[in-house]
Amino acid sequence: MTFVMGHGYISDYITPSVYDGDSNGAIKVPSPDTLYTAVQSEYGAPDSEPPDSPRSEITGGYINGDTAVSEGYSVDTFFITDGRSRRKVLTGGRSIQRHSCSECGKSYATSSNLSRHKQTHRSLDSKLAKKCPTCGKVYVSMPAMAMHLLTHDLKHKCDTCGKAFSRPWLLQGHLRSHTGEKPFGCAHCGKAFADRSNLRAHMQTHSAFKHYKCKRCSKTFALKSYLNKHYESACFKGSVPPLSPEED
DNA sequence: CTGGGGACGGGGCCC
DNA sequence: AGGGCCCCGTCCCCA
Repeated sequence: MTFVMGHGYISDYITPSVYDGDSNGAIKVPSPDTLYTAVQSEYGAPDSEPPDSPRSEITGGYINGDTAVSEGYSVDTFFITDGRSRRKVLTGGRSIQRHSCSECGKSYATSSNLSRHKQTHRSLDSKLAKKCPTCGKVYVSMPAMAMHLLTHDLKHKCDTCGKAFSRPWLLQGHLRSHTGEKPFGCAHCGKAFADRSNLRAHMQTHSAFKHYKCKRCSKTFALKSYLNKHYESACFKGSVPPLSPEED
């Protein structure tokens, strides 16, 4: 397999084709390692490439505000059948001059990408800031602005129900609700999903460990959304969900 | 109330 | 610069 485990995204553990059982020992972490510990260890490996995007990283410990626990399901519990996870197919060690942002340290493959990223550090009152004519939202980064403008242009329309979307892949996902296609399968239980995010959430339900902990009552939840629901109902009914609740 | 799934949007990165 | 892909997150509904 030419698939290369990359930077700790969950997708790094999703194989690009039908799950083939045990054929790739390389993606198995030594038991009883888990998805999240694998993430952590990759980041921690001295010669591993740093994450190349600012996506959040689950770093170990409870997600109790900012940190997460490490324990869950092993990396071989995903399989994907649509062959869409191309991203991490790297050709023999892309080596690798990274371009790092002097302000935040994030690194990028090209200077052009770094230059785009640097726009995000402009202040909101920068002369270069632009306002969306439709909704008034202000952007300091032109790529982000361009992207945002697309969200007002719903040109991808479903032939079946007429619903329109701003992105082609949003339409693609929507179409699956008509066709019943479910290309994202859980290798743990076999359940299939039309949406990758939903598979990801599902995978968390297989986790033996609950990663999210209520700051007030210490009850734990497998998904952040469950914890949020808990904040909105049980534990903090009638009060504002805490930014920094009392621990005792 | 919690657990789980379906549908979807925004934004970031790479090519 | 634009398109494609992906991730994170949210909302809603139901059991």
